[in-house]
Amino acid sequence: MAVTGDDTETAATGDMSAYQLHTPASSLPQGVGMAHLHGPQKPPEVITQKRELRLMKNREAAKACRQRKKSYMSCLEASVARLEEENKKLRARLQCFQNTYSLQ
DNA sequence: AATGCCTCCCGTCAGGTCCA
DNA sequence: TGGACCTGACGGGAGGCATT
Repeated sequence: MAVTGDDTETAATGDMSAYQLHTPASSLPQGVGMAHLHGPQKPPEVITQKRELRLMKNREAAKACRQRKKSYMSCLEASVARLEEENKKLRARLQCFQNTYSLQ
């Protein structure tokens, strides 16, 4: 399992926070932005807090999801390698049998 | 050094699934 | 049925490498 654990903070995190994390409510954030159209009015700071919490959770979920996928792919690749090796051995063995019995 | 291409990683969005 | 969670898709930044 050669999973590189380099999930440290990178430059991207800082960039994105400046770019989209503080998007004004007028830019229609998913779900939360529309919610106040139907329900009781909530102060903007509550909406922003909710949005930021949701983004943070989703950020972590995405990280975990990618890590799981990476591990899964590694396992899959290991299986492929093992099966290819096994196949090679079986073919060699078959060839050996064929040689043995065709000579008689 | 400048440029283009590729790969990796990230954050976000949208849509699906699950569960109380 | 609404909220929480999961994940594919998308766009963008960063680093490495070859070419000019």
